[in-house]
Amino acid sequence: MSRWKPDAQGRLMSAAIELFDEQGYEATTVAEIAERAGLTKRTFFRYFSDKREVLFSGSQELQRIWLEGVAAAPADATPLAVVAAGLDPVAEMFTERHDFARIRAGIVEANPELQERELIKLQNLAAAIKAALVERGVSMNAAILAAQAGVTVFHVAFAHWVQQDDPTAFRRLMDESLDELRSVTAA
Amino acid sequence: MSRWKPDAQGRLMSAAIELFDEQGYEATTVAEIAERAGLTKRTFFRYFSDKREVLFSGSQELQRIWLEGVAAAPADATPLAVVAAGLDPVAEMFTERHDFARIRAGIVEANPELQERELIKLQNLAAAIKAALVERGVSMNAAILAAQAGVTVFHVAFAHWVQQDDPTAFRRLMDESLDELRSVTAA
DNA sequence: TGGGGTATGTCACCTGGTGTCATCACGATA
DNA sequence: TATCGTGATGACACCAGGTGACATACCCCA
Repeated sequence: MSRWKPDAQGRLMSAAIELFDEQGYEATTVAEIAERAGLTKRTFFRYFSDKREVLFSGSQELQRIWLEGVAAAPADATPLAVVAAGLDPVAEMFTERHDFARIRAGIVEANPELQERELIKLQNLAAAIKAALVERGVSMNAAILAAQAGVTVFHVAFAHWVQQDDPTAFRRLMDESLDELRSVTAA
Repeated sequence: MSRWKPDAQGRLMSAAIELFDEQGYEATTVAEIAERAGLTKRTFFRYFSDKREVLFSGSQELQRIWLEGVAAAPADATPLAVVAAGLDPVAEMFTERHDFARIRAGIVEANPELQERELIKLQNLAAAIKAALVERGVSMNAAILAAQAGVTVFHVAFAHWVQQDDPTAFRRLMDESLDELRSVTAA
């Protein structure tokens, strides 16, 4: 028997999402979350830089998976096709987590603070994709806009996906969003 | 002589930007800002919902001006052309404020909290433009993506504009950004 | 002249977030 | 077995952002 119960970070994340769902994000204090996880407020802030961050551990994995897809794209693909190559593995990653995503999306939607954090995570994701494109030889401006376009497509499709019932629809929704973007920007 | 010095809000904004520029955003307390403006902390929060908001009063005017441009677009314009119709007056509005924009951009760039706020302001702007497009009869999905594309173009061009010296370059930079987006999304 | 409205000040309070030090189990080493 | 170092946690004090409640002082208008 080890000295502490295992997976302190996971316990904090579970306790947080439960409490946010039960009584709202603002009405939940960090001390409450820590208490439910059997820890203290100070320990919460050793795992998460701030209260919001406890809902955003997934963004790192999203970025990793998307970048893997980008790296696997054929060398002669257009910049946007390279970005879109990340959408397949991303859709796969999310399909198994539809229920969780819906609960979480409800919490985020009700709190502007959390939306801000979500947006900057997406911005960071776009910056990482942009860097990968530049690494592949794409020009800076094309890389910025292709990466941003891809993230926008993802974001729009994600918003639709959590609002409906079919967990497997994500890939199709992203394609529809991508087509709509192409059609809208066609001269 | 009235009881209070006039333009409390303007004094708070000036004091804030001076202090942020002199000693950094985080190192500046709300009490300091209020003191320099000859007011109290409590009064600061009567004018601004939080510390960051003192740097974002311009976003409302940006939105107003952009929407005026959108409203003036010809009835038969494509959705993206409607959105782009806002760029002319927007460029004009910013041209006179290049110096201020650069100082402010430096402060924002150094502080993730402020970048988050900037992103959600842009998101709100996109939502307002989307609503105007829907009002004109554009479909929901096209409206979302056209509005988001336009705001992205603005954002990218703005980042370039504050990094260089010619205040009049904004319109051209937005056109270049828009062309780049068109070229990147062309099937 | 008095009363209501409005902008501000005062004060107490909560919560997010941090610095600092103490504690305690575990493994390595002798 | 004794000791030492290390890493995760607890305890505690503190600061700053943010809010609620009430007081105050001027202005305008009846």
